[in-house]
Amino acid sequence: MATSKTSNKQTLSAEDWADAALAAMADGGLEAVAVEPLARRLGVTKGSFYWHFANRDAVVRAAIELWAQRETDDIIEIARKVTAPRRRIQTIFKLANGSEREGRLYLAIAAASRDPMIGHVIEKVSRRRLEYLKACYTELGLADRDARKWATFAYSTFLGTLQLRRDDAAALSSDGFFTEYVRHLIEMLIPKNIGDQPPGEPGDAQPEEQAA
Amino acid sequence: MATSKTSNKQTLSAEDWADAALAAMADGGLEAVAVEPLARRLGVTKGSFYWHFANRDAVVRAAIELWAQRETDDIIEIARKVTAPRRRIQTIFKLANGSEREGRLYLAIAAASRDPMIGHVIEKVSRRRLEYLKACYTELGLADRDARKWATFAYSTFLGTLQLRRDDAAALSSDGFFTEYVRHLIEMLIPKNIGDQPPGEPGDAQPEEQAA
DNA sequence: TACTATCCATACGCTTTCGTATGGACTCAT
DNA sequence: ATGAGTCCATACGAAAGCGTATGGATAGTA
Repeated sequence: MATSKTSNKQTLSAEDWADAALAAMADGGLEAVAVEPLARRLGVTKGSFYWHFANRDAVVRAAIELWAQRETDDIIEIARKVTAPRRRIQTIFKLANGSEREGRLYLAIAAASRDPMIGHVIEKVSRRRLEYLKACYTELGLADRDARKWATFAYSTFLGTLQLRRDDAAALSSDGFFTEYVRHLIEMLIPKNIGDQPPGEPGDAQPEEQAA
Repeated sequence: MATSKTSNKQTLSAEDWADAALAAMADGGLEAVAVEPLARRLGVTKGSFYWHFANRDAVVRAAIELWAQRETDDIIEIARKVTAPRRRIQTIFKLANGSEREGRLYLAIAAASRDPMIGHVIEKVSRRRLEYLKACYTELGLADRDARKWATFAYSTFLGTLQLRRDDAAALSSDGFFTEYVRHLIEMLIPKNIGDQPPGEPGDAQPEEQAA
């Protein structure tokens, strides 16, 4: 959260436009990133846009690169503080399932991965996440290939939960099913009888769960 | 596969247009369904289109309803022949991970679920799949709420694998990892020590795995 | 004050797409 | 073979988006 959204400074920056583009993508997909609608949303006209960017592609590129950078910094940086690998994986899952907007944003960007530019960024983000997860499982005591399997398994389930949440919200939201479901995920996606202390899990920084 | 793709009859049907729309969506997303490009692809002009449909929305609606119907009939109908629940779930997973085109098509349609029309169909399909899966797990001997958890778990993983396959193909395709991964999924997504005969699993119609 | 750089407004042409209107070609039954 | 029905071609207007050109406004600086 670097910049304020309803900025009251009288001149816009390129990042303001990129932020607006991300917002448009989050609820409207890539096609919703059009310069005149964006300008209306920001209370200016096209003249401003073409001052900051050469063309529409440029702001799309800036937006997803901004997204990729924030995405990388935020999630992984928080989890890195948790030293115990088992609890770190749990933390990742709770964080990953936290933000509704981030999920929609990922799906919107990934849906546009036909564009080679976007496809490349999505692939980079996926690789990075998978590698990080794999490292967590390795630290848990798994062999290389097993760690890859578990990481892929966990990440696929995460992506699918994201998607299911959008495609059929009722499937997850009813009564207290979602939290019960997440508990089930955490239990199933971490191999038992391996690595560090299974029950109890003494002392570790336990970050608060952020709001949905 | 009801109709031939390069149909050599000299007059088009509405379903021909719907098929072409699905093909366009599979590699281009919903936005790629535009009547003039579709007409060019079919070797005719707009005049034909507006004979069969009132407007663009109509062909989109027809296409996704055609998709939903085929999707429902095909996958579930094949699995229904397998009587043993454990093996049936295995069969579903192998079939579901089979077709590349179907996966891209689902992702393309789901990405457009902001459109209430499409959102409704996607939700219906998701519900149907989840209910079917849940019934399989119930038949395996799970209690109602557990069956729901396992079904949701399995379906999310399926969806996520679909998406990961598109977002980072290398993550799954290298050497023999994918088949190994699918085996791992099948093992992890079916609870052990419950219901029917765990190892061996005698007699049942075992459909051939279809090509990727 | 005058000059300059920064940021935005306005007006224009171009392209794509939607949708309509209208007419032509082809088939088939009477 | 003639009229009706079916299917498609062509031409048109309207809207939305992209990108350019050019000028106006504001702030800082000499």
